[in-house]
Amino acid sequence: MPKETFKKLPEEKKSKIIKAAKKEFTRVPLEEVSIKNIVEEAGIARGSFYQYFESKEDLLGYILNIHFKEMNQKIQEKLKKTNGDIFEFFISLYDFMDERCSQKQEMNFYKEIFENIKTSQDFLIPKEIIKEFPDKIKEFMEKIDTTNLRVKTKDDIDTIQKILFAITNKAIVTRFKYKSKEEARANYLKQLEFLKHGILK
Amino acid sequence: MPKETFKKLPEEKKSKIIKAAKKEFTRVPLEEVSIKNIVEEAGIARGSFYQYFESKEDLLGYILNIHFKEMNQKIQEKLKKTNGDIFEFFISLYDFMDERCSQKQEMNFYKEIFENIKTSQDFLIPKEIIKEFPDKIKEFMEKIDTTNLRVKTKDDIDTIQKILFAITNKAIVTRFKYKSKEEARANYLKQLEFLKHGILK
DNA sequence: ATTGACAAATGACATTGTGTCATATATAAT
DNA sequence: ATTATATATGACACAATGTCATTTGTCAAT
Repeated sequence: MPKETFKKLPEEKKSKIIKAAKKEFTRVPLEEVSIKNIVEEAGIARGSFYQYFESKEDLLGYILNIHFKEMNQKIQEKLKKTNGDIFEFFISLYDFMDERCSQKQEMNFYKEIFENIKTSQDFLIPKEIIKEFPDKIKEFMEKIDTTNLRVKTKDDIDTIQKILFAITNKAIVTRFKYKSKEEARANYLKQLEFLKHGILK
Repeated sequence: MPKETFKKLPEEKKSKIIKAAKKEFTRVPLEEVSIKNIVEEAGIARGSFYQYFESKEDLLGYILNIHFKEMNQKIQEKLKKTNGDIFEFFISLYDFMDERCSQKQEMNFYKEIFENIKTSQDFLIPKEIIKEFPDKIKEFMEKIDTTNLRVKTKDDIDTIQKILFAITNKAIVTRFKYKSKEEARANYLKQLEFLKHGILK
């Protein structure tokens, strides 16, 4: 979480810093990100950075939050519309991320972020960065309609959820390796078809 | 690849370095690994490290290679025994990794390595580190028996392969988050059952 | 308008780790 | 014994980090 000092800053200065930061986050993975580069690009003093943020992770968390805070709401809407269809839910997750991340100016930023997502994370955005998300997911899952799913126990839903997250995360992360948005999406949907009806004859 | 100088070293010295390196790789993720710590722990001069290895990635690659060079062979054997059953293939991949990585002394080392595997990687071990692996996988895939799979085109097999890698990778990476080896494996197998027969009724 | 108290900005500083390289030492070859 | 070659070493220059004492700015109270 950025410090109070940063929040109080005039918009212009804030966006100058964010812009510089995005440039640097786009350049290299998080661990190689240089605070020196950011402050130089933004034209602020080294010490100022530490008045505003705890660390570069803190700064990244702030930037990602700006982009994703409305996701919860949009997805919840979608879930209502689709009467708890778990596949539609994941597709809207995919579509939301795709739309967000493939805007011209943001693309390379997210490409770099996604390139470095870890398999051990439950969802794309690290827990430490977006804290509310895991709870929201739990909520969503409780609203899932199980009537046409092959589930017997609560544990089955859990297993299905894991599968769908693994596949969806991977699909989003590899989104930019495809030639086109359409090709990537088609590939994701094809995978979902196999999940729906099984790989075996 | 380690340099010739390292290969010529007496076994004792080599293993002292490897031991020190493992300790450091166990402590923190790759990007935070300090060569300084390794050379101090191993009791060699800073300059010597660079006589032996290009970089810390080079060193890590060497260590992982020691552990995985026999994987190809074992899995190929298994594939023959199971007449190209794709599920058995992935299960043996899982079992091999599990067996390798849950040996008492190695566990924490792999726990740290797995924690930092990236979703964008095709398989657990980065291409840059184990170069031969992707080709081997391709070979294996060509031997897969498709008679009882719901595939029409070559592209279908590709999709199935992607799904199984995504699920298997995730299962291996999260292996250590489970209470027991058995629980983790049961969970993986349960996921595979859903993949076989589909999530929908 | 002046003061004073608090907030924000600054860049020099100590610290830490990096990779290199000239020199020293060991080993082998003649 | 001498020369050539390979290996080991740690001092060094460099780069980036996070801190902190000091300066500068802001604004409410008088």
